[in-house]
Amino acid sequence: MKDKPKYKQIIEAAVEVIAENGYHASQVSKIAKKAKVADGTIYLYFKNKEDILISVFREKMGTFIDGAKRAIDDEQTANDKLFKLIEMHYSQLSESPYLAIVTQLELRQSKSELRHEINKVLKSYLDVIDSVIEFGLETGEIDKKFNPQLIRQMIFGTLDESVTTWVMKSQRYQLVEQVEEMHTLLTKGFFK
Amino acid sequence: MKDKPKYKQIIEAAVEVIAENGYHASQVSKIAKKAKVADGTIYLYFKNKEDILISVFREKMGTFIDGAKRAIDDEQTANDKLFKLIEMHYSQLSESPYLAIVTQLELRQSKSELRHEINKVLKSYLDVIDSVIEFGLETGEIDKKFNPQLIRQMIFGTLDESVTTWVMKSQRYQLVEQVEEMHTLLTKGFFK
Amino acid sequence: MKDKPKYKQIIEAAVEVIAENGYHASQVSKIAKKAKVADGTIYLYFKNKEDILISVFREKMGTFIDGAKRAIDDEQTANDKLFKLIEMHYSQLSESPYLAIVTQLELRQSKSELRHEINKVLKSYLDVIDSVIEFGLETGEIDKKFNPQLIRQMIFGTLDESVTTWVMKSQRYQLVEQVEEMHTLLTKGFFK
Amino acid sequence: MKDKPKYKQIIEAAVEVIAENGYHASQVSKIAKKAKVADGTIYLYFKNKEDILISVFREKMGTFIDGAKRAIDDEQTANDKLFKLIEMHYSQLSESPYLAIVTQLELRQSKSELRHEINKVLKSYLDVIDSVIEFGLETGEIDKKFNPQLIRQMIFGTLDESVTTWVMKSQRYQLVEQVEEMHTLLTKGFFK
DNA sequence: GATGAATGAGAATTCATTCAT
DNA sequence: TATGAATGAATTCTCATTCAT
Repeated sequence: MKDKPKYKQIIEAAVEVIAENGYHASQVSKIAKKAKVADGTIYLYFKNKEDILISVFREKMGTFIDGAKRAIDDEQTANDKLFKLIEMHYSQLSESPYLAIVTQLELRQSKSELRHEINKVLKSYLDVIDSVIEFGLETGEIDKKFNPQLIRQMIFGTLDESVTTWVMKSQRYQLVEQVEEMHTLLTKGFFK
Repeated sequence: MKDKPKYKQIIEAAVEVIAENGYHASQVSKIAKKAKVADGTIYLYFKNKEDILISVFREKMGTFIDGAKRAIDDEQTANDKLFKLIEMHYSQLSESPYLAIVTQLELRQSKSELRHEINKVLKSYLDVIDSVIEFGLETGEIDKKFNPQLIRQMIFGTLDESVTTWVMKSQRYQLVEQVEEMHTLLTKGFFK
Repeated sequence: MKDKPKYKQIIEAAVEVIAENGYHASQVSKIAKKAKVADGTIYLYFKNKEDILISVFREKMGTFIDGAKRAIDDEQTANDKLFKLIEMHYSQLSESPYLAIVTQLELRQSKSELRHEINKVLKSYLDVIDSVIEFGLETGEIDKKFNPQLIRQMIFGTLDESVTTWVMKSQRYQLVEQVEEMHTLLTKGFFK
Repeated sequence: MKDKPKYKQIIEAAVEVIAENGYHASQVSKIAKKAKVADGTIYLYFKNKEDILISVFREKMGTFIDGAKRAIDDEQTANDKLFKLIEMHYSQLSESPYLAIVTQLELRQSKSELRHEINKVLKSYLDVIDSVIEFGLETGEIDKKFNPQLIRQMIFGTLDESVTTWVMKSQRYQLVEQVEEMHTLLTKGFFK
């Protein structure tokens, strides 16, 4: 009952409601009902509906990014850091099926203002990827001839697309089993 | 039906209206106005609003996919085919800035049902990518140890993310200049 | 069926709904129902709810003011003009009991923005009163020592208050029977 | 109850909040905040929001009416009594700019039920005016041919309208300077 | 007496779609 | 075919009031 329980209740309810009903069918009243609070209570903790959604993303991505950061800090090479990053990306989303649906499918349907806020949060994650690339450039593991931005686009694009595929296939296979192969594909390419 | 001039007028109007106003501010009446037809006329050519948007995607992606297919058919190696694929992906979207905005940003805001239909169309493009991978496996250019699905996710994810980045940066740089480097990154990876 | 019948239908319905239910209980849907149109139709003719109310006032006061103007134009002396003004003020409101309720009681409950618009319309009526005073000053009927603004406040305040009293007493007596006495009171005062 | 300090705090806070924010933006929570009490505390002293507003009017008008009564009691003629009445009406409102705004503009926006209660309070003031007229009829200063109700409507309507004009012109001129001229206008009329 | 977190009813407006002409 | 006026369902947010502490 401590530490603003209602705030967390509402956040968790929002994730579930969006995952179950889809972004466009997620009325405030539905979220309130699932959180077991009155509609008006929502507005004691959030400015408006958009604020709920941004907060969901911020809270959840915050944890996600922190997890990724901590994991790669433990590793000594860019190669290992990248491996860990892929592993964390897959494992964290695997463990929160609702969150995966929300981030990969539903929240992308939001209108521009909200998307803008979401992109800000996403930026922090891209920064983490950039830091791994930067590290690899320093250690010499990655060739300096490459544009780091393109490398990052490849890494994030690949991870994002593979998770989306997994979500759209109803999360029916084990994402984490792909870690090693994806790591090899990204670092070595697929041509002999 | 699809040969009628009004049908094409409406499709073209829809692309422009969505690119200029964003998905959520693209009312049927706006599309009708830009197409210079009455609101009701729209419904003589399309079942409903969703049908317009799917048709936009189908028509435009059809041309896009045909272009890609024709281009890779001319090449003899998987390596060259992939190079051409990347080049066509970038060049075709570069030449249709409106279309790029619509496919990369706006249409992704549509609700799940529409997204489902869009994914069907997208499937044809993924099939083209798959055919290149298939070809590479047959010629031995690509190692059989890799899961082709993962390779495809990497290729598509990378292309898609790089175009989205370019659109979000207001298309301020030349996408096609990245073709060669992206091709190297995908085929050889970025590790020494 | 000619000359924007829906517009007038809605205006008339609005007057009745406000008079019967009071300003605060006059929902758009109630007005639409009484006008026998769909809720959405209202918005083809009016920008928003406030616009309906302003239009009601403008339309009705327009007629009211025109009536007053035409009546005083026929008279040759300030004395007669004032008499006619009082007569028209009373008779026009007597003939439209709903309108009287709306202008004397309900519309005064509106919020500042709307009140502002209403005051603009009211200003035209005050101008008519001012023109009578002006005329009287020119003919010498009214002593130049008086501040015309104060005279106008006395005339309008008296008429307004007497109509409000009549409305609040449920319009149970004949307002027009007071014309002559009110005219005497205003012009000669009530002291011997 | 009415002697409790919190009661008076809330009344004073209400006047200020309404004058500063307008009737429609005067939430109970705002009044509570300005009165430095909790929202719930309000309901220990007042039945509901309407009760606050009526009490504001009752308390303030009580003082106002008492002032007027005392002033006219000192005078010996109806003429002097009326003069004093006008003077007190103007001076008391001049000295309480907030109160003037609240009574002339904001409280008139309240819904009919509240207006009804306000009118009851106002009735006491009209009684005071009536007593002056009565006195004048007895002394013979006022002609018995006039309907006293109409005289009262003229006096109150004129005073009320002139104060409203002054408030709407942002209280930029001296109301009390008009006392003498208004008195002349009311008693003698403005026709030669 | 005092608090303030929680409640939940209530209403304006948009826009895809229809159908009489 | 083509029109466009009319339809009406659907949802966020505010704020007076309560009541457990």
